[in-house]
Amino acid sequence: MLSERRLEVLRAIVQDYVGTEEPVGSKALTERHRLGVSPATVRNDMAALEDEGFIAQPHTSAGRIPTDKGYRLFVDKLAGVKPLSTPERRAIHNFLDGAVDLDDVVGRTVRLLAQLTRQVAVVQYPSLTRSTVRHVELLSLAPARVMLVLITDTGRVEQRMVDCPAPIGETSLADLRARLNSRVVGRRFADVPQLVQDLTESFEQEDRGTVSTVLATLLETLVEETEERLMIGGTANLTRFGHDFPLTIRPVLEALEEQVVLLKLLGEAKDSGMTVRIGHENAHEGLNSTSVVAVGYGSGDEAVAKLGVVGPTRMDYPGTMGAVRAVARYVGQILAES
Amino acid sequence: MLSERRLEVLRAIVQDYVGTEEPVGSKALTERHRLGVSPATVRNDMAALEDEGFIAQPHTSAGRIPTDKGYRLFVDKLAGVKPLSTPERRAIHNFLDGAVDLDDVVGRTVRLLAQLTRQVAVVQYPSLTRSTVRHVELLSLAPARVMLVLITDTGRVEQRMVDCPAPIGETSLADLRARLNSRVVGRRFADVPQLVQDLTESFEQEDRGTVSTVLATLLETLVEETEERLMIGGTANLTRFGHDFPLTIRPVLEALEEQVVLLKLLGEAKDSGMTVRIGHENAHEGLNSTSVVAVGYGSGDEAVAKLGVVGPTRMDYPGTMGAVRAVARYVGQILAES
DNA sequence: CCTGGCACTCCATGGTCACGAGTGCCAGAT
DNA sequence: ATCTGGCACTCGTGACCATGGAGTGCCAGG
Repeated sequence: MLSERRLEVLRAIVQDYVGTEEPVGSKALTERHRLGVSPATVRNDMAALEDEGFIAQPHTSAGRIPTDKGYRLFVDKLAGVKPLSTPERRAIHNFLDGAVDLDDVVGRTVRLLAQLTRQVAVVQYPSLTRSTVRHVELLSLAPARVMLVLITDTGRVEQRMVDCPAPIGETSLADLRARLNSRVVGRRFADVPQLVQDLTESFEQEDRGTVSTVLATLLETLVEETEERLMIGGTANLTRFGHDFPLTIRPVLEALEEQVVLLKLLGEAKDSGMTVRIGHENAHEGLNSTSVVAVGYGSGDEAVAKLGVVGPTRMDYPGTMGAVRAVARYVGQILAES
Repeated sequence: MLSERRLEVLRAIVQDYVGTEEPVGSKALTERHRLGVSPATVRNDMAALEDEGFIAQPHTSAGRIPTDKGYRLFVDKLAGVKPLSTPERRAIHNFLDGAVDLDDVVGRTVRLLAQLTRQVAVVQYPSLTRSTVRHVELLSLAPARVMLVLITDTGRVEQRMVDCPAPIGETSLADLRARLNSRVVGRRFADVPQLVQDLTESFEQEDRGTVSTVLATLLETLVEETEERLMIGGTANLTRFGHDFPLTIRPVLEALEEQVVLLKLLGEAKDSGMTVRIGHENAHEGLNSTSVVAVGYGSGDEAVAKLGVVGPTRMDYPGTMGAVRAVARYVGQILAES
């Protein structure tokens, strides 16, 4: 096992490297941190840390930089979550309080998180399957054309046009609307399929075609929109990665454009608590030199979606984790209120 | 005025530079283009073009590159709009035909355009003010809580929660819904304010507070959402800008993150026909080394929104313009059908 | 008005060299 | 057993310089 001081050396290396972006040597370390030992001793410790794979040197005779494994140890054992400062906390409140609808909440959250962490922010829209139904509305727009509107408890609204096989009267439509709502309101979207499966049969023969078409569209919407939507922002922060990174930024931007990749990324995060994935721990190749800090958020106890940031492995983990957690909590509150 | 051949030389310079990204010299020009004259002659022409400000040399004794003014002349006089190839055309249809709702249409359009032009694509959502009202729906979610849903002829849906000062009965709500719809359906959103202004008075005293709150929210929504939404994609293509551009890419990414900037950018484009803004013609500083190709699209004759691409001034103008125009036309068709 | 030739400019490339930061190791001190 | 100071060594960085080649402007002649 590593001695106390060696851990301290690792912590110092991570902190310095995160600050300076340059490999850190033994002498510089002893100067900036009160380790109480000489550079030579630190060198021995560094050699040990390197043997264990926590740090590496880019070239012989250069300083050391932390490896993914080193960051992992740092995050797990050495670093706490830095609480936000009061001004930052206030900024979150001010910024999020003005939101008018769900799109706006998500949009503001993304910008806020990007600004706070100075990294790329990713926010997932509240999932349909984990939300509950607040209301289902059916609007007759034309004789044989119905618009289906789904409203969730998190404020999300989905709508879909339905072309009916036959015209349907206002009365029947109102009937369908009422029955549908009485069955599903307050229930989770995931349960809707079972709840409506035998609904068609209770209608007159002439309306059954239309009813079943509407229901089919409803179920289809549930499936399609399970493939979640998300919003990203702060990509300009990628340019801070370092002056040498035109090559590194490319695959990251590409990965960020693929919603599928991002959704998988967030999906891999634990439902509760914070998840940090460092460098090669990310399955996607383009993100091998980035870390992802993600956390679930929700209007109640349960997470309805996730949000997080993507940044260089060399990031300020305590600060980033603090910001992500604080934002997630407050967004949860906002959703609960609306 | 410039002689015919000098224009030809300019065209050749633009084409070569767009292809190679390197300053083009007189010798290379005569080799790649059948100009029928010697390098020396071309040099004279180039000197003339430089005097007029159409081309410039990065350093003495290097080849020439077109200036913004040069590109302008090229676009206005020398270049046509390159029609798309049949496979490209088919790709557009295949890609856009599967869209299920407006979000999906816009999302697909952005990706398509980015892929086709290999540049950054920007697509504005159909504007509320220029669309017409298809339906206004009021849903009573709780005794004193109403959800307002606006549906446009372009498939756009906006919803907003309204907290009412007093509970309102289903009958009154149905009444309001009916009167509201009879006044505004088929009308342009821009005209809605006048159309509803005296509506409150026709209600019973007890409901007036609620009615006027609902109407106020409706008008507020119109105002807020006039500030249009848009979607961008293909930012990864920015990395193709050239290997030296980590400095140039930064302000562009920043500009792209500011919706306001982009909206202004698209707003400056003409309503009909294609608009090309080259380099410094763009007001925003971060976009001084980019060109914007934008065009309006709509479900009918009239543009309801705009879309375009942002790329380096050194772009393939004919091809880009062709792609932008083709995509805009087809999106218009899709919207008209839905 | 075009062309070939010529002298000139200047960027890009690549090699050499000195510098300095950093290392590993060892012998001696604690 | 552990820390420390010293020392030789490695290598990347930046400065400096020479070379080559692409491109230019200009001029005299067709």
